[in-house]
Amino acid sequence: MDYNPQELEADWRERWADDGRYEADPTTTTGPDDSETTFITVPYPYPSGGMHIGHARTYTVPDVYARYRRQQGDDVLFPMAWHVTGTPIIGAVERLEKREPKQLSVLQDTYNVSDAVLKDLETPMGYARHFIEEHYKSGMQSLGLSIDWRREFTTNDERYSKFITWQYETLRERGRLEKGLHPVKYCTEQENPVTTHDLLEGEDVEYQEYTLIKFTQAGSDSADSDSGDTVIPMATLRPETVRGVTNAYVDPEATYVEASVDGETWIISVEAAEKLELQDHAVDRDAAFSGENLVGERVTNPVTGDEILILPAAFVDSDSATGVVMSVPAHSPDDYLALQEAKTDRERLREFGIDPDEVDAIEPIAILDVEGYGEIPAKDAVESAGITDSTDPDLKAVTQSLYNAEFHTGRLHDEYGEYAGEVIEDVREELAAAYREEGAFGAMYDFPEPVISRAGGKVVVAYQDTWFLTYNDEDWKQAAKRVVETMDTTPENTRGEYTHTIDWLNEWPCIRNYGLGTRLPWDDDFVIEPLSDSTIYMAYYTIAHRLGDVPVDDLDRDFFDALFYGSEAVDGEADERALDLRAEWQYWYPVSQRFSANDLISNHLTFYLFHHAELFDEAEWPEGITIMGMGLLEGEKMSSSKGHVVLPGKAIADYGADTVRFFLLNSAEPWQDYDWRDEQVAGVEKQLRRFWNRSAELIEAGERSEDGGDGTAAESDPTPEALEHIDRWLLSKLQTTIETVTDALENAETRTASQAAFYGFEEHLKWYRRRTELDRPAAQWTLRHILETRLRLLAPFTPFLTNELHEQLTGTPAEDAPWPAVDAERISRRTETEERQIERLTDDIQDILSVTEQDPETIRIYVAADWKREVFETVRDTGTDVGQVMGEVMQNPALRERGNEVNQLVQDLVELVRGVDDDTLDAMAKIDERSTYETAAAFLEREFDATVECYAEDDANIDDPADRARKAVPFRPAIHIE
RNA sequence: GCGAGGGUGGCUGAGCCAGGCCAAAAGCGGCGGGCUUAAGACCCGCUUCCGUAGGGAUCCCUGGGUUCGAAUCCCAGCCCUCGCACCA
Repeated sequence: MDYNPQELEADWRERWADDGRYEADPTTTTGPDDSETTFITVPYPYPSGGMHIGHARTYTVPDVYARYRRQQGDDVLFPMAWHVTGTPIIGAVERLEKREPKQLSVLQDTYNVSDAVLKDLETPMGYARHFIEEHYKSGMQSLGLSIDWRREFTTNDERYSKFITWQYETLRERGRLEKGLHPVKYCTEQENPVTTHDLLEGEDVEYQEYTLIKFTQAGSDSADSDSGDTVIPMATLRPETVRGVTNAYVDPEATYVEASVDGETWIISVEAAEKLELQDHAVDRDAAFSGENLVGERVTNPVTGDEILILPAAFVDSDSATGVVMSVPAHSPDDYLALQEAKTDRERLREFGIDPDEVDAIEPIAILDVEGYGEIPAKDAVESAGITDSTDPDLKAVTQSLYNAEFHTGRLHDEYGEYAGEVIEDVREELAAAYREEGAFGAMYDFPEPVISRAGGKVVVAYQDTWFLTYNDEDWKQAAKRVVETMDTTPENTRGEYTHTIDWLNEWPCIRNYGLGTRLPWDDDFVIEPLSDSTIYMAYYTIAHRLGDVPVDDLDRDFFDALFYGSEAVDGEADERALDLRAEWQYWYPVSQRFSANDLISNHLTFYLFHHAELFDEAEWPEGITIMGMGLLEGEKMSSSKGHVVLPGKAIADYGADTVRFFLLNSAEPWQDYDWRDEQVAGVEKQLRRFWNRSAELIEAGERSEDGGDGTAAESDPTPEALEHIDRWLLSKLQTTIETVTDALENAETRTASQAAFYGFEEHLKWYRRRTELDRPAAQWTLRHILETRLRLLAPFTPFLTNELHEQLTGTPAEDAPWPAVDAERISRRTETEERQIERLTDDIQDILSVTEQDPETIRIYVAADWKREVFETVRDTGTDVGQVMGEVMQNPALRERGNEVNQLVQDLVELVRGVDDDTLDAMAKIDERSTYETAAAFLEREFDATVECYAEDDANIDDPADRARKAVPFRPAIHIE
């Protein structure tokens, strides 16, 4: 019976499919009773590419839990579906249609898509379908995941859309949706919003909200405007530096325009005018002119009232924010250097008609104090870094550390009034908002770096009408927090992350201009985005397999209201079909455990809590979330674009699904990161093969003895007398193993559980094999009993081989056998403690032999005398205070005579007792050391190939040639070897 | 910066929450031995240093502290990893 995982696993997969083994239906009609049902979910995969081994664990961990709960007797529902909402799949298809080399390489090299099927991938759903069928679903089935496949769906299905439609109509009605303007990335070429995938350049660049400081040009001479002074807005990310502005810069070569912006007259770059227009400002462009015209002009600081000069500078980018830059030389190393450079180039200033002496007189104005820098921080920073000109490559880092220091520790000077002495970090926003309020400041969005779309157009920030989920509603936040309070979070320390996210979450734009998915019910120009159409779909699983019977058009508001809220929630007669499905929903809901990834806490998982809090009663709220860590491959991040992935199909072909599963579950706890290393996986395969071989041998031996009719009733319990000490020891260990594994699985600790059931117990067996004759009928019975139990304990992890072996051993697959229960009768602390003594004795003898390098003939063991045992009892009663014990012991005249000897013994015993727990101490008190060692004598003789003699220290006929016996201490026998 | 996690023997990685059976699990690697015609598989032992008697010394990022006792608790420091959004 050789171990052939591929063959064996194929058989079981077929059997499961034929039997519909994991199709879960309500087994009672008594309504919801959560103690009997376990509903397990995991985020549905996004099939924009194939599945790799990193994904495999995400789905295997919940499978283990599902299998475990099933053996515990629960009705377990573990469903799966496919998330296709949004643009990633569409983007992937577009890149394929363009035959982009990178995309082709991912498809053909990483995911082995043949040329013949490549054309099937040219529609979004064709593309998705390929990866669903050929990768995800087949991968999950190969792994042996116990999924109810009848419930499968995609988020682009029309019935699913009806469900999402119901969800969003309900949310809108409940006031959780609001319409508003929101900045988006916008391609000026296509005149359309774009997503990250549409970008050619600047994919990682985030837009910034700049503060515009509205400097004014007094007595404007170009003024045919009647709206007061002309505004020259200067953009900054550090609005608090407004009091440190000494001058401004424009690019003399660039084109600027005078324009009416929301009724005011502004001078800005021509690019800025376009951007402001897209950001919902009423912009009416007037005269365009060269930047040169602005040079030498004076503008007034709206906060201080000071007049400053506009200087020419080539470094000004007219396509960045307003195209006019304010200079804060005291706090910006760039500005500081630029000012120095401007001062030296007197000739150039004259060319622009500026008096060089006036520029020379400009001095930095410090507006804050920051630790670690001098009075003029920027000056200090560049000088101590030895930077003298603006092209120095170190400048960036110097600037960054100064900005950081100022932001987190800089305190504003007295001129700032109510903000004086405050740290920038705490007041920046408040200060900017206050000035904005009084009209001194404005705002605009822009990118700090160029962003280009794949269409080749410049990407800017535009305002767009959008719908938000109002996660900032205080009452909604409170409700979400109540969900967190009532739910189990695994590991427990993630609980704070949910509440933190809830606090921090703002309104969330939940629609996009295009993509797969559900249209916004009241405006089909928009589609509901992926993170927003995946918040309560777990409820959909409970009915998905039966919804096909209901015509799509019948799935209206009332239908789902009746389904989720009951017949009283609808006017008139509730739909019978909906009420029927309602029973199914109530049977399974709520979700018992959702397994998910760490990084989804900050969006998906918290949304999941918000939506459940809003839409469902407390009884239907999530009961638990378990967070999972990341997978590495040979120490590095997996990446399908680099081909640095292992596909489950390949791994299973190489090692078998049981090995793949066992590795994934055993190498780390679910929430920890794990590392797929080929060498390690091969090691697991070896271990499983060994386990199989040993088990098969044991099973075959059992069959032989039954056939042979030698009188051994292999399956009935042996009489208590037939079991030897060592058998009872192993059976006792089995009980603690059952306990450990069960406790661990309750907390989804797959590593602890599998470690204990497999490797941990192998260690005990190793000792057992060494200690005893395995041919004894009692030993055979013990081994078979233990095998049966271990197969059940391991069934969630390696279902294929355990089912097979368990069926051969007992006639039933392991998964159909109940989860092992601890047999309290078989737990013996005393037996374990006795065996521990034998192990120690063996180790001690071994130690002596390795130091003395002798070949032993006789080993003599001397157990401590009765009076020493008395002292031990005294320590046990009195406690571990040496003085107190001595006081007690010295009451006894016989012991008092022994003086120093007793003193030393007490010290030793106090040490010994301190090192053990109370249970062990109680067990020790019951042990008869001498008989314990005597039962092990035969073993020790075999082990060391020597005669073993056992004496008590105070035996009358003791043989003690080397005068060792007196060294004996309770639980530490003296030894003599010769 | 904010939030989270972590630094353990050649490597991977337990232990730390509930201090003492911890020179510190297990796997991998290495060394020696057994079995074998041989290789593989399997089995046993060793794998910080010293030691011809079960012992001793040093050790869990660094430095302090609490304690009879610290890998484990407390304080300070150094270093590393991950997430920080409108993207799935």
